[in-house]
Amino acid sequence: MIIPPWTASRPRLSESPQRTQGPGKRSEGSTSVHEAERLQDELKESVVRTSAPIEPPRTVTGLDVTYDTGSDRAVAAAVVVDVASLEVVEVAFHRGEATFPYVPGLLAFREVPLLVAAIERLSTPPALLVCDGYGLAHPKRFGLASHLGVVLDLPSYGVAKTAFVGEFTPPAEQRGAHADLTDAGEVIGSVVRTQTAVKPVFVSAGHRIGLDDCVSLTLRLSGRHRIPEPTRQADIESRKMLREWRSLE
DNA sequence: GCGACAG
DNA sequence: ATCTTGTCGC
Repeated sequence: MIIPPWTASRPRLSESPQRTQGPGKRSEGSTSVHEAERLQDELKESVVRTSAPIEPPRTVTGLDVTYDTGSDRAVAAAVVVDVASLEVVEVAFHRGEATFPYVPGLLAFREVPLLVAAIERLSTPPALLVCDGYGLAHPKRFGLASHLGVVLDLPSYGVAKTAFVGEFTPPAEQRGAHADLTDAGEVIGSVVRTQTAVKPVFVSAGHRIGLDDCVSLTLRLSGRHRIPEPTRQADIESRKMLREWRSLE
């Protein structure tokens, strides 16, 4: 298994930026956010963008992280789902502590370490990763899904619940309808209606997968819920595990 | 300068 | 993300 290259320079929580100051606006002294941005610029060069269709995977791995209130304790879950039946095949967890604060645009530095640890505990190697967040639809075109895909060199994409970057015209109300998410003149993702008359989700490619495949997979994986089963189950499982962890302490 | 800002 | 009750609807 690959060792994430940035683990050697984990920023300290004591250097967390305050709500009122954005990344890069802090006075000299700490370099955590700047360091992360530098690593981000370096890693993004490795993203593979493509429009070539992939062979439909038999299973996909959904990922999510649940945080403890107040502290930075967290549980990451990796859930393998069978694409044909939407049944959960395997679940793996990692209980740990987030070592980087939440900073818009730098979510990967907070969640990737936890997610990688959970993925490493799976008995079967993932074929495709589905993340809770964005991939190319990111200010630097390198969101969580892209970052994780590059670090593990696996195909990946993201499904976010709310808007972050880009513009779009709301897709039709029918399930399956979708509209381009554009920014600076390029299509960076798709706003997808996974259920009729339900708020759409934001889909974007992460690494080694085309947007069209991401959209069709998202629809195939969304049984009767807004959120596709892999990440939905990862959310449920990580919450459940955090509850258990709390109860026995 | 001001507001917005994945999870 | 998380803090929170009830409530409307399939």
